[in-house]
Amino acid sequence: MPELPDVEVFRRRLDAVGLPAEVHRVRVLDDSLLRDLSRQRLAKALNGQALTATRRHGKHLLVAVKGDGMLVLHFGMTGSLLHQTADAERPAHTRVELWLADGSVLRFVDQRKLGHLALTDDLDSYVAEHDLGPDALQLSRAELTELLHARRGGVKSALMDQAAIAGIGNIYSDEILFQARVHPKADAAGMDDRTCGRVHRQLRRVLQLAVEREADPTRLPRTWLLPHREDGAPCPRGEGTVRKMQLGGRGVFYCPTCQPRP
DNA sequence: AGTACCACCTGACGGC
DNA sequence: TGCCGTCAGGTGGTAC
Repeated sequence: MPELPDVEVFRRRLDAVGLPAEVHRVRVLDDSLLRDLSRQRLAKALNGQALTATRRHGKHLLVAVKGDGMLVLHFGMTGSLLHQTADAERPAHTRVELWLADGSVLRFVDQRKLGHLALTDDLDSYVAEHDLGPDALQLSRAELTELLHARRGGVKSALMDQAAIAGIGNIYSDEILFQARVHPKADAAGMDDRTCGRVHRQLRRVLQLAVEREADPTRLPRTWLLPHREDGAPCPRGEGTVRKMQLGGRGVFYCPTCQPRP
């Protein structure tokens, strides 16, 4: 699930709790998301402390903790963040809970346990340590063009490379390229300025609209590729047929008619 | 530098 | 019904 739009939805959900919000107690139901962070360190960092502000960089959500430091949430493939009342039933696969002073609870749910939690001092050092590129929505057209021209290899790989651009994954890279009518394997460096401009425009449009619709696939336009990710499905533009190919072991969907090989 | 492949996890689905 | 392979919106390590 979680690419930039999903994580932005989680961020807004956390903001809507009403910050600052005091953490009454941390409850870890499954250690595996903590990785090298101990329960004790997490509890010490959060118990009795207030969450004061949220930031998002790419697919990472960072929450400032009063005093110092930030809590980092990464959602892997199946992670999500919920804010629930005390009497709400705990969803399956809930891994960590932050019980707040007002009696409500933030729940980190992650079926496949590929997400993780971490602590860091500040956003900039976290971004540097983890070699993350600029956030996808912060990139200007000129910056994106320069970045694409500096790469060897295909444009989809470039869009998905978190060290180049942070926030775009398999689903939304397919959508951006479908909307921009660019073949996923088009040579990034060989794309002319007009084409790069189209990718930039669609990158912003796709991600922003997805955020507006709360990254809910059922609320996204039927004309998008996203609801038609099936080999042989009719292209939602009406002409071609959606095809599936492999790239680095992942399924890539595109329309050969709309997105011809250059 | 880019790409392929495996590993980390769990669950859903289709075929037999 | 049960078993098995495959696949899933991510990422890190490794090898070419």
